Amino acid sequence: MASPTLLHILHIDMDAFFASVEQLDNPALRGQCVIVGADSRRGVVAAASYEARRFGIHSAMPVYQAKKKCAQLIIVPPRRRRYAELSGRVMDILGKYSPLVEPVSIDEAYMDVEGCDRLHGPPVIIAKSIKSTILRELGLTCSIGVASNKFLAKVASDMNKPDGLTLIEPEKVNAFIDNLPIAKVPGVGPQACRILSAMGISFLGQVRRFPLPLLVGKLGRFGNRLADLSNGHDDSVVSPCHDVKSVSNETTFEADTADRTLIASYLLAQAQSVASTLHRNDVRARTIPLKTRTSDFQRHTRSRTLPEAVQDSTAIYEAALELLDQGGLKGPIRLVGIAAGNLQTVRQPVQCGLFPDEREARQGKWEKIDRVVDAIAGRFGSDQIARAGLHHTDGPFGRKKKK
DNA sequence: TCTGGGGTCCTAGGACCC
DNA sequence: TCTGGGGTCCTAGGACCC
Repeated sequence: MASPTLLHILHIDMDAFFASVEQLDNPALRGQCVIVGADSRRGVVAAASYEARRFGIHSAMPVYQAKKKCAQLIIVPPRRRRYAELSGRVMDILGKYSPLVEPVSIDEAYMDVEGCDRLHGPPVIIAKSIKSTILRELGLTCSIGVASNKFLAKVASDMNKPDGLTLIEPEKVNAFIDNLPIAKVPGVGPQACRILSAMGISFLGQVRRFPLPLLVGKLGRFGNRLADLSNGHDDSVVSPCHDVKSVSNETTFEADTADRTLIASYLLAQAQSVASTLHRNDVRARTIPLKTRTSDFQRHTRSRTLPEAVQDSTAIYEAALELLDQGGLKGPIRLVGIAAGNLQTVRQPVQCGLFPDEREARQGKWEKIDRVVDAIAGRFGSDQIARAGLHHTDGPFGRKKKK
């Protein structure tokens, strides 16, 4: 009947991850108001230390606003490689307790510890052990939620941050849901929140009183999901593997621009970055979306699906440039970005023409050049090598280095 | 001095095919 | 001799998450 381990799902959430890593690596930052983010005109906070949060600073806040809130604020530029390295070590630790670990982002993961009792003890003991191992081996704290499904575990992990451990026992689920503010429900953002509050809903428990057709009418398919959650139901499983579905690279300019040459130089750098990521993941892309953001902050996308999947930076760049020109620049833009979607593994057969025509030969050539560029960038740094097209502009590789 | 960058999933309309 | 109806692909945009 009932599963032997009712509370078998864990959600592990690193506390203020990027900021904590900076404080770990630089003791002078400990106890200080630290944010990680670009200290540029348009930078935003990627992570804020708990000391900084006391000043009302939070992630996604513009850096200039954060500065206004806290005079002694220390701004540290992000070191993504370092965060990825530590994230990998966290995931390795989790993997020692259960094979069912699902990383959901660089600082978050779900685990299913069903059947792991004999080796590691019951879920709460596992959670405690994970916390102490991460602290001992890495010097970082995390918060863990333990519950009967992913939704409850996720919300639980957020309840007692930082360094929290929260259980939701089955008999307490209903009370927990009754008191859970609707805005705390994963998937409920500002838009859904507006709709729900117009219906008089402030807590998840109130959703139970609404007929399903009404919810679906207001929220679409998400109405079904929300009704399930309001009853504490979530049957989604912890799945360790998932394929990457898209890859992208985008840049916000320091100042809005309508300079096609400048924009094109960014596109070339972005195409190289996207191509390099595709290669690392052993995938090719058939669809290339170009994203722009106009001065009024409106986002626009135009995309093109190619007759065959590509991986080389030149093909990506040319597709992006065509999309840029096809729409025409109607005014200055603040952001440009390239994505690559509709991905296929390189092992999937590529649609080949009857004859290896010029284009295919050319594509092969550019892929080889991309590999060489990647290798040199990997060894000597990405500022050591770039396409000639990037140099005669004020583009990303053309900027003068600070002394 | 408004609002990053990297993703996921959903929706809706049009084209096209059988 | 007005308007079928699914299924799939493509495109654009929106909401949301960390």
